[in-house]
Amino acid sequence: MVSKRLMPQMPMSADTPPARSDARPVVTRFAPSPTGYLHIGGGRTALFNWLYARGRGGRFLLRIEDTDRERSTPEATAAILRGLTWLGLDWDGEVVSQFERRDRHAEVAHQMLARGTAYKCYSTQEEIAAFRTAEEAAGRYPVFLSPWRDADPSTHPDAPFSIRMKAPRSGETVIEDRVQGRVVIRNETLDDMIVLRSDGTPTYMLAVVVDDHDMGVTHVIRGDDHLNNAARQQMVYDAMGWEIPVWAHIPLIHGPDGKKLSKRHGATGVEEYQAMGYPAAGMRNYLTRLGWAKGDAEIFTSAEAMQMFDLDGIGRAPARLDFKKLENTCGHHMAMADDAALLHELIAYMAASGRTPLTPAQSVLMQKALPFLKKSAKTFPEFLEKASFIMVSRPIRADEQSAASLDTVSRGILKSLTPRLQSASWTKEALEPILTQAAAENGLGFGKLAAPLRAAIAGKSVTPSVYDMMLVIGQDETVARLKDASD
RNA sequence: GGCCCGUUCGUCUAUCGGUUAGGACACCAGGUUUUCAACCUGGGAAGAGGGGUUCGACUCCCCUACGGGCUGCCA
Repeated sequence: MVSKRLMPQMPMSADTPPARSDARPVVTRFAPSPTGYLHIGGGRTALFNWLYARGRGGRFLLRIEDTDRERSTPEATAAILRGLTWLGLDWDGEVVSQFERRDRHAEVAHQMLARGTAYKCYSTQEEIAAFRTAEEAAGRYPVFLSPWRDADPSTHPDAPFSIRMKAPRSGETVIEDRVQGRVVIRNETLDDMIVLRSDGTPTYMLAVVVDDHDMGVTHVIRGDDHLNNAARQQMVYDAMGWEIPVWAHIPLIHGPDGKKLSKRHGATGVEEYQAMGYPAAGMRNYLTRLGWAKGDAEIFTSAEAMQMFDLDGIGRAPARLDFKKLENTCGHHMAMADDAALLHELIAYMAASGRTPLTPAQSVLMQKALPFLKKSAKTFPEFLEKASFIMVSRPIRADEQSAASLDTVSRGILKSLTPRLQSASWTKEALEPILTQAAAENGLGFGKLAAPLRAAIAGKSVTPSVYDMMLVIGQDETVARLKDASD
């Protein structure tokens, strides 16, 4: 697994990402709304923003879009933060709450009013709803044109009003998108969107623009469900005379059947993947390659990804999730992982999945076993399965399949083996001749001897190499386990 | 309904007018082997359909089909 790296190794550590010198420092952001867990698609969007900023010495900001008070919850915010943290996507500065910036949003809405790029609209929600219903019934496309757009202020009633943006009625708005290319939207298909609700709270369309501007966001990398919104948001930038950021609208992730990823496809939340035991580094690699490519690069570290990542490599079509490839990618990362870091992540996984923590003694054995265990596991459950010879304690109960290999003949061989192991020096070089000889004496291939050894040492028929296990658990424990099995 | 976006092996993709259409995962066959995995070798596998443009189209244009998104005083 280790040898399969397709990218040339780049001499850098994850802590010192490459810094490219661009004219202005790059600022990206991830701006989820806290209405649930962190969706895997959101995780990928965050990852792209993170890679882009970090690869250019820029800043990656996090803003929670919690202006919808009905649906936003602190639990959801916490879940999103946990998800990002697990994925290893660290953000710069404080988490910004959009809701807390509502006064600033209202201020901008009133500035637009003063500039004449917005107006007070006294149409009630009932009137608008009635209009829509009527239009749809008549088979028309309901673009609500407020009668208050050009009304004389002296005719304004003393009633609640919303503030609507005075959008251009003709011409077209052009979005220069780094992923989608040049997208042209005819202005007549867009209505005068509300920027400030009649209760004085800002709408999303206004809030994003104001926040992105105030936070100095230079590159907006987000899902392409916002592509159409970009046109309206661009109007706000224009209305305020602000510089339009670089747009990059990335396609959404689909399920294996090509439909939008939803619950029925299985895991949609980042934390579910954590619970399934995928290592974060592998997850990052897989997600980076999902809908993005740089030549034939497949397996790479995050530092390498930062170096390579660019907006041009993002595909225009939605990509489907492929668990087999995810696993394979994770397997490479397990094998590549630093032992200490991997042990740390393993312990975190065990805690998160409610397993009994390692005892100090097990922890010591685990550290000895890590170098070979990590080479053959793709996920933490698989890793733990292979490490079960460490977790068991004597007397070891052989499972049904391995017990079958402990027949009378085999037990006899094990019995004859113990004195020899007892006096052996405990290295693979010394052990190898002893075991092969024991097999030969009984007219067996080593394979036939390995099975009862596995049963005795691990109680299973599928285990790591018998030598590896013996070296990890040590001489006394090995002998004791063999005795247990042969008595 | 309208508008916008998309469509290369089963999947992720490379190609940026001229390639035997390349790689990876998955799959199949063989090898190695101490079980699983890993590893090695080989194999099958693709330009949605139809029109153009061009000496030449996967690449450019149009139409159709299919998929997706938006069309809220949600984000």
